[in-house]
Amino acid sequence: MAERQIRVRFAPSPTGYLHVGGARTALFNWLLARRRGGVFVLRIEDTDRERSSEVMTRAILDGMEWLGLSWDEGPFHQADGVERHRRDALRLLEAGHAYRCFCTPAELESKRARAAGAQEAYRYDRNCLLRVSPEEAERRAAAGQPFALRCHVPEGVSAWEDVVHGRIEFANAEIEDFIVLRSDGTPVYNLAVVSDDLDMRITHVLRGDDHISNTPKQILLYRALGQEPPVFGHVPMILGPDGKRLSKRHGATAIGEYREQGLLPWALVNFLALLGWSPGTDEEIFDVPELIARFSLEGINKKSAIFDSQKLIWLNGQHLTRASAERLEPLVTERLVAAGIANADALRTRRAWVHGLIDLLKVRARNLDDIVRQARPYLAEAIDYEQEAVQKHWKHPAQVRQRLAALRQRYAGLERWDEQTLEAELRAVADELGTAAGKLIHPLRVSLTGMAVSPGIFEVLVTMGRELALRRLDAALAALERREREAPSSPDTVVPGAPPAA
RNA sequence: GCCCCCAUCGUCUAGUGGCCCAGGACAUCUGGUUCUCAGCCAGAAAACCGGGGUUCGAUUCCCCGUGGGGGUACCA
Repeated sequence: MAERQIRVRFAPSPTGYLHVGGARTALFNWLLARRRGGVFVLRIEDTDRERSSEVMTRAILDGMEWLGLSWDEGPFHQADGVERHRRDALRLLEAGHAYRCFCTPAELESKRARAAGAQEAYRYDRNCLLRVSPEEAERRAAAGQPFALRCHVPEGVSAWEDVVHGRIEFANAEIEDFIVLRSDGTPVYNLAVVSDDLDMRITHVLRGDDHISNTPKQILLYRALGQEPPVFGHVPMILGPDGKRLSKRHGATAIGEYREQGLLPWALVNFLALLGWSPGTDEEIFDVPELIARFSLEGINKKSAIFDSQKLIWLNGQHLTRASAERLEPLVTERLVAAGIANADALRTRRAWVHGLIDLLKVRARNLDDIVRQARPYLAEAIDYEQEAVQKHWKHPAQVRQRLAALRQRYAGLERWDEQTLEAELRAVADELGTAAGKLIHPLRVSLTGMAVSPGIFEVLVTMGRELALRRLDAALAALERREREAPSSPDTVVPGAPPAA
């Protein structure tokens, strides 16, 4: 029972970075291959030498690798197949499915302009098929007159059963005799694609909606070459928030930008998979292996989708919360080092502690930079106090300093340094001071982290460790003293319990 | 202009003739919980583009509009 192994491909043209639309197409192909035990081929369509570049090719490969979309064959370069493309074009000519066209681009352009002026649809008038005999064409070619090769489109309809749209058909009368080989001997896209897909024995072509109108032409070419076309599936496009085609002005569209922003590759994969595909249930958070297990062609939507970056950010936060510290460690470490907050060796020597820190911070982070930002107080010696935090919780420097000094003294004398002890002690101090625990907790948070938000204060204390915590407290006390001097008139004279001045 | 594709809350979507006066998620807004934030819990507001058919019955099927998108190259 030789059920043919599925072979799919992703064929980006290196004229730009890997963008979300391309990445999603690549993902669907990859998912299908992985799901069905097939082969995923990567082919760079660099036939357009003018606009293609090595740099972009590299960027696309990097993006694929980062997303984890590994290819089984390739990367192949379409430009390497030019000889074969040409041979296929010649086969078409010999078989009578193509003919030589001696019309010059300038002539064609003027005909097109005339048609446009008359509000008419322009289609090639078959001048060289109808008014140039095969013999004459032969002669002119031999004489060296340049010619392009055009596919002779037969009458009838070209249709196919699209795996996402169902049956789609085009009347061949709508399709002009398109050029397959330029007068300089280079192949045109549609021919090159068909030739390559045939050569690579591609069984399923999953690509963007924008290729629908190329499909009938390609089917014509398959047939003209005596081959059966593959299965086609046209996935909907991804649009910007305004419903227009996604472009730079919509913000980040290149995959690399999301990497820089500290997104998790598997979160982006999850998000992209859900854009245009649905598992048919209410579940939304999937790891890559689950995606492979669940993916199916039937779940692909017909409607184009708008890229909602807010949901992407939320999803990333979900994956961050669920990911193990083990898995996050290399990603976080890299950024911590890049930010100059810690050095790699130091982090390596206390991995268990680092893991604890990551587990502590990942819950309230939505991207890796959130973790890095929050991690600073635990790793660096000095911290900055955020303006807002200071204004809110260090409003009355003298009073705060007095309270924190009391706390510091008690903490310094502690035998144990665990959450229970630390909390009990703080509450005791608050009691003795005749104030609410919060009046101690918030200023303490500012003292330790410089921020108004952090994990539970006692967890912070424990993770930070006694020495560093006490040093921070000392630094805070000094800072508070400076503040008192700078603002001597600030209301330290406030009666305890009185509402703070606005 | 012509051809093609598409059409459920602001957004992503479930729904395949009755279970739907339409379910989930993001975002928004309430309230609760904790030392802050995140979270979590409870709740609110929010959609079947319009018109014709078909049918006992249409979000679901058909047609026509409308709207959006794509294509219309010796680009890919």
